[in-house]
Amino acid sequence: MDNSVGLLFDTAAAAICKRDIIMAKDNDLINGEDHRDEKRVVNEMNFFAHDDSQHHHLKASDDRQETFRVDRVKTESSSAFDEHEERIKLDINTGLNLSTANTTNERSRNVDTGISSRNIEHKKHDKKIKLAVLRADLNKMSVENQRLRSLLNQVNNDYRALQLHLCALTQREPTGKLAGSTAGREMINGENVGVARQFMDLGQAGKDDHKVSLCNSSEDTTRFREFKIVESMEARSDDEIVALDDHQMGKRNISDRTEREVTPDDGQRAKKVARFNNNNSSRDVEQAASQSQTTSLIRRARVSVRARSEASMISDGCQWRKYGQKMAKGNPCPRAYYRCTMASGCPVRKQVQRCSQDRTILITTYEGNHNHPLPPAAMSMASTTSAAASMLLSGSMPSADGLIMSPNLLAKNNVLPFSPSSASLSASAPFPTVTLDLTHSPNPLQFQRPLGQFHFTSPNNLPHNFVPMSHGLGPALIDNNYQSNFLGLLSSLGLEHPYDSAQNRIQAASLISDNISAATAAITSDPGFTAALVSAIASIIGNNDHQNHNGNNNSPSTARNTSEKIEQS
DNA sequence: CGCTTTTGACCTGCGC
DNA sequence: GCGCAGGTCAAAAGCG
Repeated sequence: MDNSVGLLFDTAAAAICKRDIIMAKDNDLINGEDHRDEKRVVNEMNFFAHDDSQHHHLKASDDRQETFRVDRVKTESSSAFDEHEERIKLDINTGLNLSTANTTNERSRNVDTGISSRNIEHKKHDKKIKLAVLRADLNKMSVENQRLRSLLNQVNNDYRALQLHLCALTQREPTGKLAGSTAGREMINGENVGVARQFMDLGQAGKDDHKVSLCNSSEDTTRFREFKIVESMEARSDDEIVALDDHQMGKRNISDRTEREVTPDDGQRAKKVARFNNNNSSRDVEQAASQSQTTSLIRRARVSVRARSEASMISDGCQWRKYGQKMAKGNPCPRAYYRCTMASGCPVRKQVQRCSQDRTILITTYEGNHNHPLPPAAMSMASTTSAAASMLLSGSMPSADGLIMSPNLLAKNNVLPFSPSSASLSASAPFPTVTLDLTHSPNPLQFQRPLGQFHFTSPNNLPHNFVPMSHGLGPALIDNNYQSNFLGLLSSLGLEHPYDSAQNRIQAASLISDNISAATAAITSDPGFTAALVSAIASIIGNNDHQNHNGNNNSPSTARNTSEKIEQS
């Protein structure tokens, strides 16, 4: 029992926190002795003692007394240490601005008010710093996010281009030839490439003629022309093909021109002819012919912008040189032809003509892709026209019946605040044309209102009249960067089909496949192109009234002269 | 002098 | 094959 009591006391003494309990017991057992420690220990011992052996008891009591003293010292020092630690902790907590309400209260007990207020100030300052750091981090993240997003867009575009290219290559295989004829609308990874196949097949069929002519007679001028085409194509990369100067473009474009095109520097050319005779398969020739057709078609896809303007031209940021003017049938106003002069050999051209019904409306038709860097002012318009041309030619617009005919799609993808509007068909249009009508906006600069109309114009009245652009347009030849965006733009703006008859509408609508819708919906959500479009339209309209002053297209006198002529006519 | 515009001629595609 | 319309060329003229 004694031992057990001793052990109990050892345990109690070792437990520093029990000191108060023991002290309470001391008070109960005190017998007037001065040595409280001793008394306490003895009394405690008495309190617990049920044994008669006093000596042993006392001895044990001495041991415990000593032990307890040590323990008490330990307890006191420990308590002091705790207190000290707590203060340190308080200070540290304050410094890190991590103190809780409890610690604040505790500190208010232990620390004077001066220190407290200083800490609060310190805390506030730290908060501000932390906030600034977080903001900086957030900004950094945003920038990084944007960068990644643009990277992703680029990768997507590249992927799309490669996909189409692969499709084109596959199509040239004999098996693909057969397959493509039946598989009008197929999906590759969710994208509609059926149309591309479709028109590639048609191109293929047309190209057989080239093959025949090339293989039959070595002295045939037609064949020579074809080799000329091949030569031109061979000498240039795909990108450069777009950049061919107009003269060359024209020559290749018009394949039936004969003697005038066959320039007499034929030494190298003869070699090339021979080389092609010896080495090249019909596939190579076919490919070259296809590319030449493609190149010519690039220029044939057009984007038409209708805008109200008193000036002779809308300012689009590019430099243009007038190279011709013609009276067009059915329009008393002459049509002016301009070519881009910002870089030598830029294939971009535009036609400017006033509307015969409303002469305040200026119709500007763009054709081709720039082969040079553009100033910011010209970027938007160029992007738009380039995208439209690319889309038309690449088959992303699944023949005229695809996007145009999809009212549901339009409604669904009405992302931009433009309202769908009526569409019209121009049967006289010789080339696939997209028309952006900016003449119906009450206040064109307020884009929250219905702004424009988009019209698609096919060469003739039927969807299959997009066949001319189906001669194997290689994706490498086109600028795909804006292609998808423009696709989304068109649907966002609200396209309607240009066909007049309800029967055609129904027929066309039936040809819209779900994959197109899906692809378009995905594309429509691209905010980058939305911004580009807004910028483009703003640049068009915003400069309309000022172009004679700040436009770099023509001299004021020229503009004046042209306007006068137009007015006279 | 160099650049741009004008303008008649030429070429091509298409329809008849 | 012919005529028409659209598009382009290139020499001449204009302009700064």
